[in-house]
Amino acid sequence: MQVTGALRPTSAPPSSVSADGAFERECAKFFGETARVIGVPPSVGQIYGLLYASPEPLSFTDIVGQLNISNGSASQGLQLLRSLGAVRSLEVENDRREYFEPELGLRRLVGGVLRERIVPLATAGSDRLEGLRDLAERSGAAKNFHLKRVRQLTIWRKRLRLVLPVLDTLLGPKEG
Amino acid sequence: MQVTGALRPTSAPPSSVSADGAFERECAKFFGETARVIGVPPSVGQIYGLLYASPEPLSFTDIVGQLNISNGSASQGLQLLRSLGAVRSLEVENDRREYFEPELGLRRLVGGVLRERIVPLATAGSDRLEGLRDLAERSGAAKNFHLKRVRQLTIWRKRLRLVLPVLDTLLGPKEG
DNA sequence: TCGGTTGTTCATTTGTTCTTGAAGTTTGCA
DNA sequence: TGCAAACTTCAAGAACAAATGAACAACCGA
Repeated sequence: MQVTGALRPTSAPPSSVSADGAFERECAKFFGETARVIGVPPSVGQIYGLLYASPEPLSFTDIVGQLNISNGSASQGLQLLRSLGAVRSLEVENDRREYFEPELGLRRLVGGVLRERIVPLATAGSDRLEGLRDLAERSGAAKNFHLKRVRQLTIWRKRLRLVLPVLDTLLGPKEG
Repeated sequence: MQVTGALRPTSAPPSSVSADGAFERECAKFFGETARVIGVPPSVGQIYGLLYASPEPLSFTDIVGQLNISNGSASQGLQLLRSLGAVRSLEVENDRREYFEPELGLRRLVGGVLRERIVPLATAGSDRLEGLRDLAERSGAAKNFHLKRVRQLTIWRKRLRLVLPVLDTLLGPKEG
């Protein structure tokens, strides 16, 4: 990817940032705290929040500097965000640094989390269910009851699977 | 609530349990591991799993004994499960002990988690958004951009709120 | 009213997850 | 070729969450 707009040098924060960067900081905090809910580390939420609040793409160094986090956190955090499809990276001509901007489509964001975190779990759970069914077959007096429970688990699974695609369309257009 | 069926004494496990209780243990483990996904402690998932696998309601002491967890864990875990509406407690005549059985309606289960965990969070986030809007108003050159982002956050929130009721109906009947 | 059973509370311990920071790799530039 | 900037990796420590167990309250039957 390629960006044409002038990017300010890392050492000089963009003039378009509010005088004291209060909005950026609060936004990072907000996403940082919200992150926990979907099971991602606070620092990762903060990175997304900072990018979300920034009119211009930010470099690795910008992020480390503005959030006061370690290089390690930033590196790993950005990796996770990439894997979730929550950030995009841009290349700038004659600049070795990688720049980042946030993915803004809610549908894509949620989709990324579902794909990376929920779906694998559902798959693993599937094998697990088979194991339970085997055990139920080997049960004594409770065999029928246990099999009934396994069948119900199967039904739950089906319903939950049904929900995912519906969620997807409910979250609006891929963009925005 | 009142149960009429004969409940075995705590000291003697029900004969209807499979010879070695393998199904019960695996079921507890399964729910214990799944619990993490929705943000509840493993021990709490295990309790639900054990109840789920048990043909008869279980007492506090049964649970502590079969799962090898401390009284404290069991007590707190059962409290959480009650608050989520994931277990019901039964009284037995001439028995001071409290007996527990699992809620089996997927819709109720999910509903409980949404109500106790997601909804409060959404409410708190609402105030948070107002704070962000104020900060955006005070921003300098980036004011318009920041206001745009706040508006988008508002839209996201609306969409997410829309999803909850739909989820509810998608999860089937209140029972089962 | 005494002693045992049922269950709760909470400070402490245990265990897990997150973050850090130092060491290392790659790239570009002088 | 050497040096500095831009990252990455990973072992170790800090921060956080969960489980324990001991002390306590409530109830019940003898």
